Amino acid sequence: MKEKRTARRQEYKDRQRQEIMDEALELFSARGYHQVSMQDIAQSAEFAVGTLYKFFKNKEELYRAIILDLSEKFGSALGQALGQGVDEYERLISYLKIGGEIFMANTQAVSLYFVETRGARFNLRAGLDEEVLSRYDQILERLSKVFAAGIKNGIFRSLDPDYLARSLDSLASTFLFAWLDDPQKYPYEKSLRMMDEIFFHNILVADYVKS
Amino acid sequence: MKEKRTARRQEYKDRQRQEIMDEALELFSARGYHQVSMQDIAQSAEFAVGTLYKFFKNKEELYRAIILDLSEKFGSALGQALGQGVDEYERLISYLKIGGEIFMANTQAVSLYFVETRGARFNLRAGLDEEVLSRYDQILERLSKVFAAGIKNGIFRSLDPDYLARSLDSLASTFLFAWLDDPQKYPYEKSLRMMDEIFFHNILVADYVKS
Amino acid sequence: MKEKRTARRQEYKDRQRQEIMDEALELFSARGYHQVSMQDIAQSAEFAVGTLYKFFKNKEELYRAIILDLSEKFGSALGQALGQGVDEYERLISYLKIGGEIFMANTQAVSLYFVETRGARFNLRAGLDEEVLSRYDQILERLSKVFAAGIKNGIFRSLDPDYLARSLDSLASTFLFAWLDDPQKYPYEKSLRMMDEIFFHNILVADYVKS
Amino acid sequence: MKEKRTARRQEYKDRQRQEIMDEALELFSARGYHQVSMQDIAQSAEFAVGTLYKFFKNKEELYRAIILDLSEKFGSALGQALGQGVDEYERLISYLKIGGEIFMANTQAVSLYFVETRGARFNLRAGLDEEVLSRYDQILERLSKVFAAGIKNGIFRSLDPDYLARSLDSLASTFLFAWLDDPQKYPYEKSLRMMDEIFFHNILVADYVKS
DNA sequence: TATGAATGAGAATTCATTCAT
DNA sequence: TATGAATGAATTCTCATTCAT
Repeated sequence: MKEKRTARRQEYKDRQRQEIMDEALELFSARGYHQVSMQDIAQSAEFAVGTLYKFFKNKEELYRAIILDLSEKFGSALGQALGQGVDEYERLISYLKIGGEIFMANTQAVSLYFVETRGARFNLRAGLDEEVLSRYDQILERLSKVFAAGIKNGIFRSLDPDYLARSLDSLASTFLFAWLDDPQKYPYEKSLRMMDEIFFHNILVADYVKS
Repeated sequence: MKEKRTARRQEYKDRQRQEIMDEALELFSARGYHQVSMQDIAQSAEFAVGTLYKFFKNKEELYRAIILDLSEKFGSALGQALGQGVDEYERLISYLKIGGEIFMANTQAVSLYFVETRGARFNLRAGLDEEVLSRYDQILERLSKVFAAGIKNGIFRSLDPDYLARSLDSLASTFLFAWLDDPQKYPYEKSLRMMDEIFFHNILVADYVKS
Repeated sequence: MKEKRTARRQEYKDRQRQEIMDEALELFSARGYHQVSMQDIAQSAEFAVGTLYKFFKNKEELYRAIILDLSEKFGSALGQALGQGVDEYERLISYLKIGGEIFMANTQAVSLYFVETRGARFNLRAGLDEEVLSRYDQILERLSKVFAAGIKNGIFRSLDPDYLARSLDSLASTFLFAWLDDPQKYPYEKSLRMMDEIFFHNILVADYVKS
Repeated sequence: MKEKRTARRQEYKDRQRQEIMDEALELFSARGYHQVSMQDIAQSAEFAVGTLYKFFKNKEELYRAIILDLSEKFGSALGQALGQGVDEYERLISYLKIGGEIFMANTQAVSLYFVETRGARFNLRAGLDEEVLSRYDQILERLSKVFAAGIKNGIFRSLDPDYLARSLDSLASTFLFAWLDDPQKYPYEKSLRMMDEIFFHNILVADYVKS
């Protein structure tokens, strides 16, 4: 019984923690890390500043938690996506589709995430992102393995899988940002078709038959 | 004679201005805009703080000047690169080669610049970068035109040139950042070869003969 | 009960606000606006600098609040004074007496206030004082009306009431400043007598009988 | 001959000094002491900043020099005015007329001067003005003596001459500032007439015959 | 002698963090 | 346990003053 109460309390705390992170994410992605004060976050989340510090050691930690959370969510979703499909090509297509959906459904979160995974690699708050970066590298790793498998299974041309992984990911995010800039001009369905033409058309072996 | 003196003084001032910008660039790209104080810059550049304000109205202006300077340098170098070569394929190769050289010779500068052209598009200091972004868009525009010309001249397959431009640029910078992370593993010559395999192999018409 | 707490807290805040203003008034009137830093005020009031900014948006606002406060206090006291007495002469005497008392009890405050109402009219921080000046003009207006009434009632000679108002006010403050300079030499009782001789002796109609 | 050259040089320097002071006066009275930088003055006067420091030890000194200069000019003009007229009444009228003329011809200068002689007595840059104040006191002293003489000569009622002096001066400046505020409403000729009515009508003995 | 570039102390203001209630 | 008032270090920017040319 005591346990149950503790569990309920824990759950309650988790919800509070999440609320803070959600509110902070909104503010950070709208205005940037330095343009958002702890007061701002406290106000938005309807907590006292002091309470924020009960959940997060400091501002940096809160930021890190958000980014980590995002990278986990995105990472696992993309990981799962890579498991779906009868062959490697379909898995990659699933990756592109689900990745696109996540991206387009979480544009604000995603912008923060991308600032960290791309830009941050060499700039802002270096060190904060070790973990985030490694998670991103894991995704690339998994992508890479799919390409390797595809090559082994004879449906992809024999090219360095790591390069293939980076290429595909790079194209996808480029087109998604283009969509972010101008959704009319760069609808993601078209981007998917273009990736087929530009990338897969060349990577798939000649006699591959799309299902 | 008076003129000569004024000219010499101007030159001296320009050199000072450049020194400040160089030092600031180093600091900004190492630690990020907000983590660098004007005191820091002054100290590094061996000037008094007040002197910085003789050259730049405020910190933002100094930052902007640096970014603008970079975008001009890179923009014009890449623009020129695109003019070199007997056909469109060669022009793009020239673009990739010269772009790579600039990137690798100015890694710190390039990181700042890329944070602006990529990351900044959806977040930090929006407005500051209008000019930088438009310059980046110009480059894409020019790339795009080269593809269009190549298609017209029958050496490229008929695909949307805008997508082709974004794809190529995306691949190039992805591989360059990979090089930045691990130069041993991702030497740029290999990246160039990979782009040939992954991208051009598919884009060039079958009977194109490389010179 | 919640209300009571809020009320008490509000009261506490008001007291703090007043403390800051009192301390700042002391410093401003002793050394002048620009010679007093926010640090100085914080130190004197035994608060942290940040706390000052909880109560006043910035230094200017703090200054303005002080001046406005003074002008309200003085204005209403003088206004009330003008309501006391059976006829217009007595009202003016009440004005002079109460005005003198306020002045002598708040010399430091008064000096700041006068710098604003006199000096400020043509120079410093124009615009800040709109409100203060209009309040001063209101007092002159009311004085003027008392003179007009006295003329109508036949106890004052028929002279321009506006000039009379300005004259009386001018004499009173001149003598009060003389007192400030040398209280021994210019006791205010003597000044009151002198104003009777120099001013009222001439303004009152011949057959007026002082009560 | 050497002397002549020295004299000429001295004259030249004096002229430069005066130019600086003129320009500074303009700026100070337009914007106030703290809102004018030495750079501003140097630019307006078309000298280098360093040159200003050849003539004045520091900013404060320059300001002091200007005020002193004004107080000398005004003081001597008023002093002279007090010497003109066949009797004491006429001398005072001359004082009022010439004082008014100076005031109205030098409004910008006069505002600075008045801030110093009136307000400054208890506020801004106390200590700076010792000399200015003593000069102002001298004028009051001389005015006072004129009243004393008038009393002795039987043309003024026997009242404390010091109070009379302060009263007259107070009325005059009050009306002049009223004119500054609204020249249409408070033309100085009317003010002179009012001073006759309000002040002299009462001070002059009954059988005094105006010439 | 005049210049004006360079200096750096000093001021206003912000905001992450603490801690008494 | 949650609060939010209070703190004060840190930051940006200005401007009086100096001094090498």
